[in-house]
Amino acid sequence: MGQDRKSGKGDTDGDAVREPSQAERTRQDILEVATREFAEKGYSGARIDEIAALTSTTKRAIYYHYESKQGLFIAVLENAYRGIRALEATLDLDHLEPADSIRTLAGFTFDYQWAHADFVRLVMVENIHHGAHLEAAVSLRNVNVPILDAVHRVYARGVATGVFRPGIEPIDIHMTISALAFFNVSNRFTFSRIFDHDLGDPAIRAARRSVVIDTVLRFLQADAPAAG
Amino acid sequence: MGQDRKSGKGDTDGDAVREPSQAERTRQDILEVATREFAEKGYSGARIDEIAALTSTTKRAIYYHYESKQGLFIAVLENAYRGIRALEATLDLDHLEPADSIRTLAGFTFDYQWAHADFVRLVMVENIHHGAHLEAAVSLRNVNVPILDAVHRVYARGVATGVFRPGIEPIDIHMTISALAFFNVSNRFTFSRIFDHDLGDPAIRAARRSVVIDTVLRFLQADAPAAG
DNA sequence: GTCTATAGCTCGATAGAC
DNA sequence: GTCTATCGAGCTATAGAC
Repeated sequence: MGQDRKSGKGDTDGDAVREPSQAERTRQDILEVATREFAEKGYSGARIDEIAALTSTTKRAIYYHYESKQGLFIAVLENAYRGIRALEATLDLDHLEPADSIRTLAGFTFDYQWAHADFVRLVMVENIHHGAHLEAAVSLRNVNVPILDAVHRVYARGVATGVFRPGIEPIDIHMTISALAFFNVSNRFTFSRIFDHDLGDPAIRAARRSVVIDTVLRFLQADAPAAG
Repeated sequence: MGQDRKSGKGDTDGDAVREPSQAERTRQDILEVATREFAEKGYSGARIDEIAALTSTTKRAIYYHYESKQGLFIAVLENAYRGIRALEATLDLDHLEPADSIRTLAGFTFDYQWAHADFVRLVMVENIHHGAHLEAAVSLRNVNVPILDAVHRVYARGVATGVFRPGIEPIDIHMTISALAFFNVSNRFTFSRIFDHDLGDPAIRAARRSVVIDTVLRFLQADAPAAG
């Protein structure tokens, strides 16, 4: 039952974007289900059996394709990082007014992380485990560095035109944006419950979004010359 | 072996600060070990056997005193929140210049969260589990609300004297401080590894500390009147 | 100390494409 | 016949519970 493959070939086709092979579709299916499972339950709480049950394949296939629970988690993590960095790369921050670029980047980061809570939660899970799995994902440095370059270019333009104050490290800009966007998702449940302030509420989130953008801009803005 | 209790009584003594009973010491011992275990391995990764082995008691005693793994985790969480709020309460923010109060609070939060990574990690673990355990810890609202009041008073003083701009919600001030302090601990491993920028390095941490304080202050500061 | 359930993982075998 | 992708069943260790 269920022999829905198209052609038996399609293995080492070096040219155009071909239809994914059955194996590729299986791997993708596993990856998506595993992303949800790990993000929901954490690394130790995630169950390979549960992942298998929600897939169109079996547990045996998961071990065949990803070797181990660790191997699967690493693949999930890599995939998640690639997701945000790929979208960031489409932002075209170089052709906007510097302050608008920062507004765009901070707003995008805030929205993306909210919409992709799985990404945020996977990063939390990985940090709980001291970043041990990321060690095996060497390629990720190249995936993540471009965002620093982009921030650097925007910041340099802003300093040149006098709208940004000098002396700030690009990594501090990126970290501030990330921290403010991350917290809304990472601490959503504890914060909402403790302060009776639902971070999931659209109105509250919209207000927070402007505060975050505002905070980042004020951090960068050149001080107005004193009157008098 | 090991019958080091002082007296067989000491159970319901309602007056002064007495020496803790043997039972209290056992509970405290378990709590400390469990805090480390849950913070290190996450909720599902934590092993009651492991906690028992590092305690001076047995697994049986843990279930006697805390009923279940969940019960133990809730006790650990409550204890951790109480820790930071109790220290915050000693800051005496009402008698400093408003900007200095904010500097003190932001600096304290940054330092405390770094020094008590266990607290940060427990909060992460609880959020991974959608804040489910916090529901059982009703008393925590009263523990956490005072910090909002304190921020409100400082902010109001600052607006009155003209150093802070009006229109900001105290919860946004607290959230911004928390987010910026939290991130350094919560994302320490992924961030350090991905950007080759060790957040554990004392020099890097000190620099980040000033950036965080600076960011919070600039968020609050009244705009300088334009020259001209 | 002992029970029961279940975790991660492995083995043997299979069906179809070359 | 070999290589790839897959499956059902079962192994060993250890979890939480009492």
